Amino acid sequence: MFVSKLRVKAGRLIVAQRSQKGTGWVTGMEGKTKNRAATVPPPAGARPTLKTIAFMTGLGITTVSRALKDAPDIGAETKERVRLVAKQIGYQPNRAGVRLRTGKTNVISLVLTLEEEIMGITSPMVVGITEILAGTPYHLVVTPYSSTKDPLGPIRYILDTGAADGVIISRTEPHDARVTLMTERHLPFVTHGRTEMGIIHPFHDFDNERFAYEAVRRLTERGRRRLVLLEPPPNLTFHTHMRTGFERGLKDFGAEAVSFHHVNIDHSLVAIRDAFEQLMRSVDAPDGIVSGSGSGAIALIAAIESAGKKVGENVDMVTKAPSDFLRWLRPEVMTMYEDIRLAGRELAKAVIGHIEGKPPETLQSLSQPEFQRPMSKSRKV
Amino acid sequence: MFVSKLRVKAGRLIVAQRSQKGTGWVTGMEGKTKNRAATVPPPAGARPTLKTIAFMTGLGITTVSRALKDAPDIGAETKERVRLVAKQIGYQPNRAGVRLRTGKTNVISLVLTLEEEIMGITSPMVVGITEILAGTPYHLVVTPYSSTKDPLGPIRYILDTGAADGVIISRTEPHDARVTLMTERHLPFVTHGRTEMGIIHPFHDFDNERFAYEAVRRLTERGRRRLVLLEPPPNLTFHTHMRTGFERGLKDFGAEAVSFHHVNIDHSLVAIRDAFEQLMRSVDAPDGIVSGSGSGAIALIAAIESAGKKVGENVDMVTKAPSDFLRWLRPEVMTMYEDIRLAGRELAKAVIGHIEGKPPETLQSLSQPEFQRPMSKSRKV
DNA sequence: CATCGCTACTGTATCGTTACAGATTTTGTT
DNA sequence: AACAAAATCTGTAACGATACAGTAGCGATG
Repeated sequence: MFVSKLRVKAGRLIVAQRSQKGTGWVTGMEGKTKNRAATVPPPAGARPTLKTIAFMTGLGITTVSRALKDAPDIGAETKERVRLVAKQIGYQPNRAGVRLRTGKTNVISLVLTLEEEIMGITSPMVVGITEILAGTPYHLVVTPYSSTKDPLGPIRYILDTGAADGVIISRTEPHDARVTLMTERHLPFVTHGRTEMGIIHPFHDFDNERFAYEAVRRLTERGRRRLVLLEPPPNLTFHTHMRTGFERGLKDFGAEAVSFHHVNIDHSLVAIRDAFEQLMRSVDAPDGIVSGSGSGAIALIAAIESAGKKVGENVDMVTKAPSDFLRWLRPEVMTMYEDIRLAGRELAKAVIGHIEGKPPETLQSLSQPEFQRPMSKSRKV
Repeated sequence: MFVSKLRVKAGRLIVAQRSQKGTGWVTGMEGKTKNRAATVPPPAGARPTLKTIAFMTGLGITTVSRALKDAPDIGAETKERVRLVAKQIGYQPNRAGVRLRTGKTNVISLVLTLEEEIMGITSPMVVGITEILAGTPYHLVVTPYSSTKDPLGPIRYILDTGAADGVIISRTEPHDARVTLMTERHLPFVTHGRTEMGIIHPFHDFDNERFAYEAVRRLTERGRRRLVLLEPPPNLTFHTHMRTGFERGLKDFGAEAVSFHHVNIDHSLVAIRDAFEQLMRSVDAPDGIVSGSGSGAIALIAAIESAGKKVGENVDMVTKAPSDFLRWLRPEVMTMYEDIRLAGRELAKAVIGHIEGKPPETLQSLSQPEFQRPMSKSRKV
């Protein structure tokens, strides 16, 4: 077998080298140097360390360390031997050791608000991130904060304690203090959403402008002319994006806006429904709706129905949707799929890229809304 | 001010003690012992360590360490001084240092299948867990695995690398190899769901038996007699729980079961819909449905409607629901709320309890289904 | 043949923390 | 006064890894 052949060969090599040098440290203890770890067999059953490999190969700990890093000053033969042994005994570097010595944590921190999670957007995002991290030494640590408090809190914590090599944040604002801080302090990060500060940094974003524009197109195609937008909260960057797309759509496709700014997608479903029901009952009632969030759409539908109207008849509606609930339950609502899992993957790739020193401008991506055909009402045969 | 007063007092105390001892090591360098860290000022701007506090207080590193741990062999006065300085300079123990020395990671690992996350159950769970961990030194690391592969994989990884102090697992089986392994190896854990192996271990579970029983009660109250259950996959423990509750309900409330075992809540929505549509079109069509999952319910509704029937008229339906989508979009469906966020909190408390050595039997909890009134169709006035 | 440079390998010190085994002073006992 | 015990404080070594400054051997160079 290939493996045993190589080991025998390796064994001979050890002997040859040692006898040439004449140090004889494989046999005796005369050296009594403290760090000569290789002379002491490792305790059985314990987790293998560099010391273990050093003992098994007859090499020094340093050599083993450098061999595994593919350092240029280690012989090709030796590297192979070390790698082989390491693999055989299932060596995995001790994270605490590395972290203490080098400061490298091998941790990516996902910073979340506890509040934004109502709609369960986190789930597929976490899955997407871990999909990418699975092939790397990185672990994903979830660091939450209460958005009612200081959003800089978790960032400061990470900076102060060196808790992570990279950070993923969302709910990005046009002038985002977190981005400023992390940039200044050279902490690699990526944002879910863009900023407008003139800082070039990694991001992934959904093309909300395009979404709103295409939504307006869909609605006007159905003859709708008085359109309303359930918008993101005004402090977030994509508020502007979505509004811009919406307004550009109105202009290009010839429709008018119905004002509706009392509530946004951050409000409770009940608040949205109440506000929208009032609008639907008024003389200003729109005939087309663009919903900036899937859960918001639910409240809007309820409002429409409470007002005695019906989606697909009195009004049409397009919504962003991170899952396909709505397609199943309300196929009359048009949906544009936002692939959060993909976002997670892109974000993970981007932070890692940033950590590895790739230029930020190469770590930016925008995902396009995917218009979904309404689900067939009956089963495929 | 209180603070400066105390510091002055502390300062005087140092002098007094040192002069009595006559070692004079505060002034000179004659000691030249290597670990006498306190004689060298810490680099400005660097993260404070025990050394920093040792320098500031004039104490030894060991003393500072022990003082912060409230060890019995440190004077009350000293402890207070150390604590004060530590707080002032914002000392936080270096995790890597602690972990390397003691093996304590201060990490809780949430082990997830990538696949189960379709329905987004993870989100509120993560939030619940982090709510509890926020008040502790623990971080939450998400460790995913592909359920198509070895579910023991992540557990072995954690055992081999000592990656976490405690583990949270879900999708628990009656005879769960993960539970056996972690118990044997004394790795603290908690399961979301119960086992049937005679091992007493921490768990949190939703009372699925009760849920199904109460669901049957609701349906029979509406005169339904031919009931069907969309059940969990047969390998998971709560499959039996739910079936038991269902069958007990049938007996107690006088109804009969319609067989439907081709699909379960793990199957795709399309598969569930197709199978159920077939049933609904057959002569065996049930008039009452219990759905073991919220997303499954969506597929069932679609199937019912495809078959030309209507929930609330031809059939009634009760479903478990982790959110209130259905209440908004299909108020005619009866829902029992499963509070996943609460589950997250309970699980976190239980692992920590286990880590701290509390007896497992005190770390078990069962949450009761919460029947929800149908949502009012119109706004509150 | 001394010396240089190169290749391949190695020991020491260090990151921050804690277990352990002292060390020193104070207090108590007889 | 002598000694033991208690109360406080301390240095050393170690956890596992790596940066750095070497060293040994060997062929090439002048």
